[in-house]
Amino acid sequence: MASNKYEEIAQAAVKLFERKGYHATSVQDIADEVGLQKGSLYHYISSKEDLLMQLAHRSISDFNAKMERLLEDQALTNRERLLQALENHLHVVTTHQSLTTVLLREAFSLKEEPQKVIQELSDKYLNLWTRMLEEGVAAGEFRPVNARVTALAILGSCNWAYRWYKEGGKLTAEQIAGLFADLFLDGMTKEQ
Amino acid sequence: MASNKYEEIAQAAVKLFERKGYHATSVQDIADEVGLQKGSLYHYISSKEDLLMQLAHRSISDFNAKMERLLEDQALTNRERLLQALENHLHVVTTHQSLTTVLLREAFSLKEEPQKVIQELSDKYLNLWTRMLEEGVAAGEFRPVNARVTALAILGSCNWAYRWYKEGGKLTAEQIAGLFADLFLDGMTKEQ
Amino acid sequence: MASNKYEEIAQAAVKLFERKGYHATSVQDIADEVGLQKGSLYHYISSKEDLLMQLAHRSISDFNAKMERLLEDQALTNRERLLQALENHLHVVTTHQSLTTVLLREAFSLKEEPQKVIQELSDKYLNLWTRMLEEGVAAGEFRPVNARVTALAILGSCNWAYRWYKEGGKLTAEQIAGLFADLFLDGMTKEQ
Amino acid sequence: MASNKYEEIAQAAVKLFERKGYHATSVQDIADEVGLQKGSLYHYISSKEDLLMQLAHRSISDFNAKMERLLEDQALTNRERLLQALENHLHVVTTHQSLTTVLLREAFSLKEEPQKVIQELSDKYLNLWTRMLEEGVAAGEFRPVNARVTALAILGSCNWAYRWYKEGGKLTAEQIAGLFADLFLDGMTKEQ
DNA sequence: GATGAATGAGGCTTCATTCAT
DNA sequence: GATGAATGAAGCCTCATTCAT
Repeated sequence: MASNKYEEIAQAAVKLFERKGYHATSVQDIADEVGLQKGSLYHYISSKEDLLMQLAHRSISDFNAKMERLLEDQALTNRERLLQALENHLHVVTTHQSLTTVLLREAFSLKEEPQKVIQELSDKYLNLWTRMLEEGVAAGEFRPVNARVTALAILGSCNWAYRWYKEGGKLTAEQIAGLFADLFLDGMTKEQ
Repeated sequence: MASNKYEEIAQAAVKLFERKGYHATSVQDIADEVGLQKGSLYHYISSKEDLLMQLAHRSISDFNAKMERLLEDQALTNRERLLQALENHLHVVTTHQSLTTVLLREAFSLKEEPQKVIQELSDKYLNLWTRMLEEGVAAGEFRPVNARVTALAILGSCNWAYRWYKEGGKLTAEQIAGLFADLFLDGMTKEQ
Repeated sequence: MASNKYEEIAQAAVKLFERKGYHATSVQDIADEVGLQKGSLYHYISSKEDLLMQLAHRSISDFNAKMERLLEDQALTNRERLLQALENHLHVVTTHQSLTTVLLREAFSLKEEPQKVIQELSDKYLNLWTRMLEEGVAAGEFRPVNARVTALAILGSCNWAYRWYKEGGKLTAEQIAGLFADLFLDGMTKEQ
Repeated sequence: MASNKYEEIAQAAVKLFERKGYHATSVQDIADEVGLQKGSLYHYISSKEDLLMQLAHRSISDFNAKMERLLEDQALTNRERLLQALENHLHVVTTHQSLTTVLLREAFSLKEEPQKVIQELSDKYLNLWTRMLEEGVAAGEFRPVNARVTALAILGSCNWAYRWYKEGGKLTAEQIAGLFADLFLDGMTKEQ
């Protein structure tokens, strides 16, 4: 499974879905990109929608996997863990920007059932973040914030980067994570 | 212009674009919703894409207008102004959630030219926020943050709400704005 | 309903389905036949399969209607009624030979659900025949035959005509019905 | 030729063609059924259509062979011969119901040339029946019926059974043949 | 203003068949 | 003999838009 050709197709699709969007990308476009006939694609994919589904799944699973690994690391303080989580998330967003775009912008084009699957994995990811913040509160490291809303705020910030991050720009993912960590941990207010 | 009928059509389109997405919404769907025949719609709109364009334009203009008015108010401290800006933004997102969805999720379906128009208005909005933060820094109220990245972080948080805010849920837009203000101004770190 | 155009399309489809079969007939073929674009057909039909369904339905309904009317006529002896029924059936088969062909040869291409509908109407037709024969037996006009099997035999004979009857051939439908009536009523055996 | 594998394929095809029809059965379906890859089938068959052709040929040849053998038997009266012919035909229809279905329902999907071959064999079969009836008439055993039309009537009755006969139902092929013989020889009319 | 027929382009998918390995 | 990748043609259907009435 995951033959080279399938991987080629997946990459081509990611690239095209990012550039033109799922609907504006035709199966013909993808076939052209990998140098196959339209019909030949169907040796590798079962449908255009399934291809989108696989990509979205791949993306959200990536986020979840990284987050789960992080939460298992008992050696970290909650501040450290938050910084790590931000770095992880932004690292994925920026190094797999196309794939993240597919997840965040195009997955809505999935039909109800597959969309629900993605939604559930996304909810799970949110829950991991929420739990992390709750633990920080419980440990006395964080103020008693509304963990879920705070997680949504942070994830919103980080996800938004799929729209504005430019590879080769002034800031690396790590630097952005640092700025975000400062912001979310210490706020903008100048100490007097 | 802006006849009653056009407004009806616009509202129907917003509703449908939110529910099914721009591509999955057919001109027939919109016609059905307003009780006209497909062909009759074209007395009011010039194209489906133009309808989307108008809606996105309406949405981003709303954000901009509110922000410009706010920045003109000289009586406010920068903290106050930030809180207001958050409230404004979240108020628009939550009370015009469908329209915001059209702007944030569907406007990408516009072709290059119209999309550039929307993008420029969005950039302008970002610039207004950036300026506001810079002024807070200059006034010594805010730490010397990277204003643009911070603005992107805040806007990401706020925009994300179009996806998760539920009308009639536990929190009002004002309460969310309050939580966000606390977060962005003072951070999560517990004072020792 | 039943606009002229729809009727044109239906007739074209009957003709083509008879000549080439349902599967070998493309929507393009039908469109060509009526002088429309492929896509334009869909103003009149909801799908190619539905068109087939309508035609099959039309055909079997025709058979049923004629038979029901006949069974209501109390003035006839059962012999007379049998002759009438044969004439009716063969009249339909021969004057609507194309449509009958669609019913008897092509309706199998329908998917399960629509096919069941047609099957039920066909079963009903068989039941009408069976009842007619039973009444002839009860009235003492017919031998105590197995009414259902006899009905199947007679209908098999009559239906088969869709394959061999040639318009303008030696025998009219009425003459064939006469020969069939002789056969089924009196048999081939020569009286000694 | 006629390797075991070909026979397996033929049987699979008969089964599938009966269940789903020729067009709705893909070469892949057949391959799946025999546990081969699509491409491997072509070591055994030259085309899907040829497979259909072989099956139809096999079926009609079977009918013809049985009928020819019967007509050579000089010891039988024509009544006996008719009963035998009915038994033979119905025996084939009921014990090879799938194959008969392929002949009677699917062979129409053949292209012109191969279809003509089958048609000629079918015509030949009809001629054998016609001759048999004519001999019965000549021998004074049968009334002076129109032999060809009578043969068509009888064959229609018998062929129709491919649609309604259920294995394990109330009647065996022999019993049906008996009922049919009574019907065609003596008719339904009750002797007074 | 409203209709609804018509367009024409394009979209996704299926499939029998071939062929190099 | 068997595989499975690849072809290329064809199929059904959708849809934004136009236009005569």
